[in-house]
Amino acid sequence: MITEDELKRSEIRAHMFKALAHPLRIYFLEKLKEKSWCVCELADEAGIPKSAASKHLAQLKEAGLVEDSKTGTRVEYSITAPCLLDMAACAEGVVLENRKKQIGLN
Amino acid sequence: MITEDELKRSEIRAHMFKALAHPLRIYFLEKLKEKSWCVCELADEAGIPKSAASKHLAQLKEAGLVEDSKTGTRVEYSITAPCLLDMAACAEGVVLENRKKQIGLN
DNA sequence: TATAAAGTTGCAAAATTAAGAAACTTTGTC
DNA sequence: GACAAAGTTTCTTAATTTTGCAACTTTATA
Repeated sequence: MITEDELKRSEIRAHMFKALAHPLRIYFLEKLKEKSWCVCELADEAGIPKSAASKHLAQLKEAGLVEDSKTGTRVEYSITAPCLLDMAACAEGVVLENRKKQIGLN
Repeated sequence: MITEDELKRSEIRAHMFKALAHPLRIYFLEKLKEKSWCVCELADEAGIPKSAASKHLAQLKEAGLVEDSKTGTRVEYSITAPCLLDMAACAEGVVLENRKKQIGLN
């Protein structure tokens, strides 16, 4: 039977993955792998209002995946954990394998 | 500006992370790292009805993170991608770092 | 054959999350 | 000081997810 501690632990991790569970947040992280970007640039790139971009970035930050630094009126976001790159690669692999498998079934 | 292809790509990846974005699904994956388990065992471990466990496992399977094999009336689930272990470790690191940072701020 | 055990699926209610618009801060500039 | 640019926050509505229960399928067994 699951303990309180195990549940709490799982919640914390799930919370981190929840931050990755949105197309635009994934897209932002991909962009941030190259270099840091400010909110308005990312909003423009994604074609969404600044308010939405700001909220998505806040989620990534809250999960510890990115960090920000203010310069004048701009807020630049950058990636924190380098292992996120490997994670993305793993995701890529899983997705490809899964696709192959599903095609095989049809 | 984001292209259709980039968006599609991000959606596919986000979909995979969505499968990880739930405490019980994380918990199930952790259990499956040790050995394979059947639905009813995992349901008992988590203290939830079989139907709920079945649905969570179906999500993990659909995302290509686990696979199943039937034996009699039992359906055993096991993990597919070994890199998921590294991913979990990365998640662990991010969570810990983030916690440190947040404590530092308070 | 009748029954039970293991899983899955469908449905409605409850809970979370996302999106858009408007208001509000803060910083820099004319 | 007035204005504009960059961000964040708030609020409401819309969309997704999660949950629990009941119904149903399949396989094993008395």
